[in-house]
Amino acid sequence: MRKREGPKAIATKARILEAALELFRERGYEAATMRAIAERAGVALGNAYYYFGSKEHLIQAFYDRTHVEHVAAVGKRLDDLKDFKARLLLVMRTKLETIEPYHRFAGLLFRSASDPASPLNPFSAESQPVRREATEIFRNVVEGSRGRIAPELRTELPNLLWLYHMGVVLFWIHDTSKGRRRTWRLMERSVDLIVQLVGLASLPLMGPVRRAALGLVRDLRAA
Amino acid sequence: MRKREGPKAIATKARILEAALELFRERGYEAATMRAIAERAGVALGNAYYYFGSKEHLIQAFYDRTHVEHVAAVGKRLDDLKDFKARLLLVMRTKLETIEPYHRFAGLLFRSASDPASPLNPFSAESQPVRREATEIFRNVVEGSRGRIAPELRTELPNLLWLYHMGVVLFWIHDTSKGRRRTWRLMERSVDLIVQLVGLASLPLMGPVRRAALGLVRDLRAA
DNA sequence: GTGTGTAGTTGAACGTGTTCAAAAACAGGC
DNA sequence: GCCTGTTTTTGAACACGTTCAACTACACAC
Repeated sequence: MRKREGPKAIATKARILEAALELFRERGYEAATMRAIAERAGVALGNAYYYFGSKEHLIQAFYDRTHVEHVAAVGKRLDDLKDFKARLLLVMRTKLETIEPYHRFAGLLFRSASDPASPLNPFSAESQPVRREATEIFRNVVEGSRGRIAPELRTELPNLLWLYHMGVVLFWIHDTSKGRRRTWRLMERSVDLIVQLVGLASLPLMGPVRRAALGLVRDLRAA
Repeated sequence: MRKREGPKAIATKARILEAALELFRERGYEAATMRAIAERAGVALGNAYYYFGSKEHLIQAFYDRTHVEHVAAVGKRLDDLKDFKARLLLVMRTKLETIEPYHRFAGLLFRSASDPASPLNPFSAESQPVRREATEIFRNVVEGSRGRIAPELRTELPNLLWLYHMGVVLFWIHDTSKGRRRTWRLMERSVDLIVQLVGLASLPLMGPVRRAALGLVRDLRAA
């Protein structure tokens, strides 16, 4: 009960994960029971737990998956854009497109996502790797942007954008409008606002406020 | 199966709720099973469901309870303060003090709180009454404040403050530091920042940004 | 008092996620 | 080919939240 790395093990694990993601997509989270997942994977119930400590670990895997898809979908398209707003818009749009197929399932994702005890919680230790990687995209967005952005801001902004993007996803989950129109609208308007605010915050006059805000954010992150 | 209002019914319902809140406080949410709650209330398992449609409805009751306690704790103390910052600080401090005894239990509160399908979700229709009432406190905070606050801001600010306060509570839930020090620190710093921002946003120069921000917020609320 | 309908209560039963002791499959030395 | 230890797999069992058909207590008409 240590290894889980033999060729057979890897294959079994993959089968279970595929079965799970299929069922999540087809039926949503609740209806995709561990028994159904095991059955579709052609495996006994207990076996699923041998590879995934809990149902929530399956979600963690979903997390990883969509993140990888997101990165792939963004690909090299960022290289052509130098404008901060255009870059941020690209990343956010691509994000929404990537996760769209999983909308039915995602509700429960966030149920556990905000449980502090859950490994799925985006702030938990267990999801730090994904969080780091996800922040990486936004660091890329910021670093490739020309135009005035206060230097202190440049270091913290990626984290803020990640947080912002989590907020948009949270809204997306609740959004039942056709084609997720409301989320798109919200996203576009909020990107607009962010760009304005970043511009403002980069004015020399704003030193004190900027410092207060950044101090707060660092506090938050030290969690 | 319609009434639930006879004297006996009211007493039973109260017994169940008290038992639940006691167990939540003593053992946290998970350990307080419906069976344990029913047993402590001296009632059969099914009876608990006669009065509370689900375990989450018991949380809704907890919500109401702490809100009432919060309002009572604030009491008339707001009347003596005219400064926006002082008023906001009072309300936030009192909030943290009110909910402190329930910290162990509150984790799970927020687990369901962010499940879009849950009645407990603060954005759901079912919790609208509590939300309205909770916003009322912040409306009071704003209205009783002298000093420059842009008029358009005054109407929307209470909602924003409510949202802000939910954020602080979310942080509080995750906070395991002694005496919840980190939350207190964060709260005080963020109140400071908010006061600065409100001041800034009220400058005539900020018209466009203010409009963009307020438009966004109204979008958000139209959910 | 007896009957009748509603309010209130019961606990067995269901399906869920999860655990675990035992069985099976496998790997590698002899 | 067998033995031995480890990895992988099994399925029965557990505790949970929830449902529901049946039961009891009660109020009120007659």
